[in-house]
Amino acid sequence: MEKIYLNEEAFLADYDEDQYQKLSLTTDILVFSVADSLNDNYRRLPKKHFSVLLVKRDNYPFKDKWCLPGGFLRLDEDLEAAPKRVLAKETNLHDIYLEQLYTFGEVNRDPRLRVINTAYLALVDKNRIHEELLANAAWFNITQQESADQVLITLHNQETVFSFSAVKTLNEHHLDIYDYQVMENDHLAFDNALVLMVGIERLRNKINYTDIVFNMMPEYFTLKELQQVYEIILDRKLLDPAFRRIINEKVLKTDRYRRGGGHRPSALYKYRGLQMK
Amino acid sequence: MEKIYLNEEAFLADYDEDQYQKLSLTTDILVFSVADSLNDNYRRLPKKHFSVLLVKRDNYPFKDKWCLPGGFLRLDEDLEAAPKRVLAKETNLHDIYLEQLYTFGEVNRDPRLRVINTAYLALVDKNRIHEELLANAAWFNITQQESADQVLITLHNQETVFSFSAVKTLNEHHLDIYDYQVMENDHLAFDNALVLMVGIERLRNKINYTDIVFNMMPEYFTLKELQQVYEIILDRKLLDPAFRRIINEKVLKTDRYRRGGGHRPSALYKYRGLQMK
DNA sequence: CTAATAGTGTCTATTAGACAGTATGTT
DNA sequence: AACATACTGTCTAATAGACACTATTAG
Repeated sequence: MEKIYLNEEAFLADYDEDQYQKLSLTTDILVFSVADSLNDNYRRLPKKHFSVLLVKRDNYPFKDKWCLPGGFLRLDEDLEAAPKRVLAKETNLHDIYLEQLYTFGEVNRDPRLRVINTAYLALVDKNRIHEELLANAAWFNITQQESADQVLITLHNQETVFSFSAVKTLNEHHLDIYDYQVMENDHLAFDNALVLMVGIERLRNKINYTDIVFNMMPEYFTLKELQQVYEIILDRKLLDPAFRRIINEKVLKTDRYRRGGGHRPSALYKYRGLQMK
Repeated sequence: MEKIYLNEEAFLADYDEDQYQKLSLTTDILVFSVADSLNDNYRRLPKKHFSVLLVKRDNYPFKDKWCLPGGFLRLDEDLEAAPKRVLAKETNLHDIYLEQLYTFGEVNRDPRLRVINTAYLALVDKNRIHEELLANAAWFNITQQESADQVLITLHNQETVFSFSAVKTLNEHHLDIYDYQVMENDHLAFDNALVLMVGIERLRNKINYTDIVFNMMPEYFTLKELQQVYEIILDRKLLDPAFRRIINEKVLKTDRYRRGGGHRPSALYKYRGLQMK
């Protein structure tokens, strides 16, 4: 039976906050960026890679597996402050683009305790991270192979390669339009493989109707570089004239050029900034 | 200093789950539907309204204000089970379309205790709710007025009318493309006004690239009814031929007709179901 | 017959896709 | 000169917007 109070102050004074069961909330951050691969032929443009930041776990559970950077939410900080704090610690940067991705809360997603995880998506220009990464963190390039309803994701860098697969099903009752059933995953901790798939999906969608890509770009960039970033995220080739037509309203041409590649120099552009439509 | 364990079992056996600070998680549900208004002229089509289900609070905090239906997450249920349980209690239906909207976690959003709120968006055909609503629940029609960067939302039904306004700003760092600053709000509890704006925004976006509208439609409907639902959600008129061209691939014409309106009968259609593209 | 909605044909405007061509650097 | 990328012009295809027209009912 609920008590009746005279006013809000009386209610709050008498309130016992332990009457409801409590749990912990963690945050995972998908830090996406773009990497250039080294090139043998001085004339060729370096190939772009889509990459994500992972951390190697040094204790149980999932000891020695890779996982997304993250941590527990403190009671005195806003929800979004937690991923910001982790990002600042991990990259030394305070102004990284961050958006909430999804909150995962299966009963058994953590073997230790009941924990809810709010995943965030962060986009950064990797060149801004001057400091060395923490010892246990590393960038992994992402390659995706799709066949019918099966997706194969491979994560690789100089030292390590691993992959996992997932079945993509139409499901209007869950995450956006698709549901993912992660099949083989021996290397990513917790439900991080699922988080990664949902994040890639979100980025792929939003790249088409927002300006978020520019958070992965340096201040000055060529249109071809920008196009390559769209191409690795969307995982398909775009036609130059069409791309330039569409992107034109979002960028500003500068008087600078990038030269030295054994071919015609390319103009450098800047992001024009958000426009209210 | 972190202890080192021999294996995962040893770690879990020794694990003290109270070492991290704990909090409560609640869930709010934005139940959207569509209402017909009664008509004086037998020939005219009934006007459609976009509506949301609200509950009147009968105790502190925010006593006598309206709020979204919701409740606390139990430790033994998956995150999504909480809104499902509340919806089942509130509407007596178990198969309502439900998707996660956003997780709100400002430190002071609840005056009682630190609480994180995961908001869900639910869409339902109001005609399916045969039982009377619980005594403290009511449907409110939503009307929106936009002027420049200001949005005025009015909620009204036979007994009650109230409204609140919000300033819409471009902000690439938060909820989708826009940020809302709720200005005057004397009737909705907690941050429910913000949740409502974010939910309307989400629905408006997703209606264009998903089939979620059909969750608000009865099994059989005319194309004009469907068009009206699009129109009240998007808050603008659509042209008949264009709408029919586009929607055609999503619906199936049946051999039934709706007649009796003093004009040409209209064919009834069914939803064709999700198509993998 | 009238007022109202149902439904279609077709022209036009806009946007996207494709291809071929010209431009201009470094070695 | 050769190779590679930079950049543009223009045709075509597909899609969206607009309008006018025909069809059909209850009263």
